[in-house]
Amino acid sequence: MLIGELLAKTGLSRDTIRFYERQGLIAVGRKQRRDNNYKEYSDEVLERLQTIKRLKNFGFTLNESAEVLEMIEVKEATCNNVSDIIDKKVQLLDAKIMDMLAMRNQLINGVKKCVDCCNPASPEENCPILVTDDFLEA
Amino acid sequence: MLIGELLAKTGLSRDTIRFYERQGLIAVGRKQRRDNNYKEYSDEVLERLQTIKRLKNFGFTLNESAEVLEMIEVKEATCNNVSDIIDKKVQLLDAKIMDMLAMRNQLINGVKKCVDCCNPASPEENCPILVTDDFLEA
DNA sequence: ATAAACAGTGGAGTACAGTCCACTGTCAAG
DNA sequence: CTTGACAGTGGACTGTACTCCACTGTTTAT
Repeated sequence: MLIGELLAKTGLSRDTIRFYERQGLIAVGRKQRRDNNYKEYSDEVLERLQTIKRLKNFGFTLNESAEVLEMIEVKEATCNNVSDIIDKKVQLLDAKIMDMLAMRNQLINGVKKCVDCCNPASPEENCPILVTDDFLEA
Repeated sequence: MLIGELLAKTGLSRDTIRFYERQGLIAVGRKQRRDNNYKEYSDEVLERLQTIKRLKNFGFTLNESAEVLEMIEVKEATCNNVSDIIDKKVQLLDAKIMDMLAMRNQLINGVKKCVDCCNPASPEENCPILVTDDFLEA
């Protein structure tokens, strides 16, 4: 199929597909060109793109997706291997979520401190949150 | 103070400070140069850098930090204003956290599906998670 | 015959926050 | 008097994932 069909089937943009091509995520050999130099994309390419989309949904980067595609190619994308990868991904995600929750707490603490000390005090001064690190330990 | 002292006091790198300078987050006027062209950093600059560090801890981008610094300069960094900004930040953060939790669920679902269907089946095949979107709705 | 729609290419730009490099100039100590 | 630490500058590069631009070539429809 030509790139237009690929766009329709994947929902990706022309530029995105071209970008993936430059990145080596998909490839069209010189022989797969039509006479007019148009690229003939195989079903395999379509599948690769759909796999990339799935992995993106999972939060995989393109580099990570490339690794999985490689695994598929060498028939190593077994359930065990894929599960392992996903488990690691979940752990990373958990760490990030923890980070964000911690940040959230800091913000909430900061706001509390800010309001506590300011409500009765002079409202024309800079908020104390900007000039102290106190709340970081609290 | 010279840049070396600033590094020591802020814990930032020379390049980072220079970067902030280029970004306009801090500035040294031509008059604040010493005779040998060395820059004389004021206490105000030091405070600005420390504020940036605090805001970074809160997850603010440099652009957002620039806005807060601007507020400080025009004496608008009151507790009310700062609280508002932080509240918005918390909401954004919450949205991101939700996204990540949703992603996490997808991953967990995927793995479950993967293991469910594979454990007894042929382990040499590509994991079904890579070829179906079923788990996205499940 | 000509215009629109499609295909190809190379290259630059975006956001974010630095980091690194290469080179020059200044100052203090041995 | 030279070496090392420190200061200044401009500019390129990193990673992530595109997106946009400009230009050319081909196919299809009117």
